[in-house]
Amino acid sequence: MNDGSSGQPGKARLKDVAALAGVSQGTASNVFNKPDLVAENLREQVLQAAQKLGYTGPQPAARLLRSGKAGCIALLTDASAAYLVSDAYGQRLLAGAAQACDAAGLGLTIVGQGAAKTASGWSVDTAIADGFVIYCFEENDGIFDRLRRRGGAYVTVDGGRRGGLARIGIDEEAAAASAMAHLTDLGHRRVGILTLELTQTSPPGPIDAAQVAAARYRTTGLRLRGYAHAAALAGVGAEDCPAFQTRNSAASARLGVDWMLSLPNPPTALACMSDVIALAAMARLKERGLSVPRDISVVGFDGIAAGALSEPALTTIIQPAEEKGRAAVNILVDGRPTDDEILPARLCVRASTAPPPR
Amino acid sequence: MNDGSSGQPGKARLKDVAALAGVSQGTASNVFNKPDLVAENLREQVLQAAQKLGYTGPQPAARLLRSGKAGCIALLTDASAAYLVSDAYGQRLLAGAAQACDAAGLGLTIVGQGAAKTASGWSVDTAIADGFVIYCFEENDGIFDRLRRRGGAYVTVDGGRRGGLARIGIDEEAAAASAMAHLTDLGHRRVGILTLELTQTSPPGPIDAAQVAAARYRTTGLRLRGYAHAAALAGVGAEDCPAFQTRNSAASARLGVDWMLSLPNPPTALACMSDVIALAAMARLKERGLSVPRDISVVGFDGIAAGALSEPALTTIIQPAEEKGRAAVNILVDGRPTDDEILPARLCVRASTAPPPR
DNA sequence: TCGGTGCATTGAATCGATTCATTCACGTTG
DNA sequence: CAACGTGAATGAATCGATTCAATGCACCGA
Repeated sequence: MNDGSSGQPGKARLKDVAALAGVSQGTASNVFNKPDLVAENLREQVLQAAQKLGYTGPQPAARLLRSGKAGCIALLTDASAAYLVSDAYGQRLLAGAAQACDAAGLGLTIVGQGAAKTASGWSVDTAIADGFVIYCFEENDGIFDRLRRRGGAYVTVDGGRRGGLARIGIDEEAAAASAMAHLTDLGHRRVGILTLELTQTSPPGPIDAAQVAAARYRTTGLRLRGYAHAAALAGVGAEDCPAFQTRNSAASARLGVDWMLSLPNPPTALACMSDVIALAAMARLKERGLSVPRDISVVGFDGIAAGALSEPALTTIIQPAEEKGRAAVNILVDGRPTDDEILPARLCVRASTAPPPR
Repeated sequence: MNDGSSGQPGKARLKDVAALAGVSQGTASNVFNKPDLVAENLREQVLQAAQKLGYTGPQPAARLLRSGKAGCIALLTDASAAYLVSDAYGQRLLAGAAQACDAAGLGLTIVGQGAAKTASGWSVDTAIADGFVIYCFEENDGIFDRLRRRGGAYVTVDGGRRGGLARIGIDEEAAAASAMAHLTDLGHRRVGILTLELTQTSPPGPIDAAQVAAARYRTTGLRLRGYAHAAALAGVGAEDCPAFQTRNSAASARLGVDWMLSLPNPPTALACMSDVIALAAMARLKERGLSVPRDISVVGFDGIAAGALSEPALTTIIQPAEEKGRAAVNILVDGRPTDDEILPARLCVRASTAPPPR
């Protein structure tokens, strides 16, 4: 029905273009994909035919089926996409990934795990992408098997290595240890720990050693070990490091602060597993009439921009979040498996830490 | 080669599953897509066969070709993806869109226009998505035609309506006018304007009336008109509203402030077209030894979170950025064209504005 | 008992391009 | 002059599912 110049737009197929140009479909395809394989005059002819028919180029879906190139990288998280976009650390990660995608001419698809729950849900199995960046999945999440079976290339950020092209991260344990060591060096002997989630579903609240041992989020477990190790080295026992699990939200951080302060012998310092937690904790501390760092010290983790601007400025572990995103995408673009990339993180001492009150 | 339980993973196709289960391919397809159309026992049989073969579900690419459902929404911007992710307003927009996508079980693909420049670049023509959210394109960008030809559903955010399902925005002109009116109500007679880009490529610097008239970014032009209109209403002429074009970056905002202060008769207030600009301007003003709002008032635009936390807290126009993102995605998901959605924006008076020094 | 009704299942056509083994034409070289 | 090599163009097979008209079957009421 669409032969010749029937004029209805949006309906022309490569076949029609080829016919109008008087060449084979294969040649027409080459014009759009490998132009240098086609003689100039023919190429021109095909392009003109395309123009006349209003053909804008190969349809992505069909091209994808045959060639397998989707033209985008997917970032999978077990949180929701909205969380990733709203969280300061997630934003940095995303910014780095976006930058690398821009450079490579690729799109960046964000997929929240929450999506998978919908009936027609989008997930690892249905996502269309040339490669996957997996961010923050529980250690033994089935996603890795599914990804492998599906045949997708993937890279893990801040997670364990389970197959895949590479694992990008920092030395979590050492980084956490340096935060704790900074505190004990200042003389603190009781350090409250405001930790991130141990598993995907655990609720906010105080946690004990058994729960710590059963942590399923890799980074959380490692950092906890780092804290404990450095504390022990300074002669500070686990009983002097009460821990409270937050959800990386201001609300749960406030809960944590209140709990710490309600202890018979409250800590003189707080080690927080994210800057978001640390900032919220400082705000709560101020509300409760405490002065940071005079009455109580606070150290964060991540190095988000807001931490440098807060009052007092936050002492924290600065980690190269943008670089992680960039590295992950670049490895995927390259396609070759590499060694794990352990990026540098460092303690940045600002104004929120000081010796304990005597 | 893959008949029976040959065991090699990742290679099973629906056809194989159907064969092993002893049903037609059509039925097997239904098991995965419309399970209630298939009798329980058959369904079970197919599922088991799939399991045995390590079949994880229909391959997205093939499904897409036939059904046309990609399972994701694309957010197109003429800036880079990295910019969108890093900009405070962009983040809010993204957060809203992500939330709606989460709820609908869809992925969210961010596509920066920069990508199109690469040879194998991803762009409107090659993007795979069920719908497109177009954010911030110059008025007569060719993208709309291409999108229409390609047959994609799209919605415009903060842009003009050029086809598409809907246009989401605020009354830019009225919003800007209310910011300016607030300033003139306080008694300001000279108001510097720190504007966003007028076109995609224009450099930072002072601008004149001719350039303003030639603005190609719709929101910029409209807001400029709003400012001018409100100023005129208060008897403040264009000659008393020097304008400087920034790039929505701290660096260019500082340039703008310096230029304003170098004027023979510097303004007593600054109307900034984004909170990012306003915050950077306030910082620069402080560096130059000026006190806000005592020496000079500053009003922003957008209502990002940092504006409420700054010192002094920023007077600004709060616009429902998250809501815009959500609405855009929801309309796309719905698929029905609707009227334009003009969302409410309102002036929020905080501490950065005061009467001019006498 | 028989025609009719409704629902589950089948099977082939189809989506729109890419790919690759072949064919073809046209100099070049021995 | 024939054989050969080279590079461009062809055309059919293929990617892997979805869709839908046609079919078969069982059950119901008359």
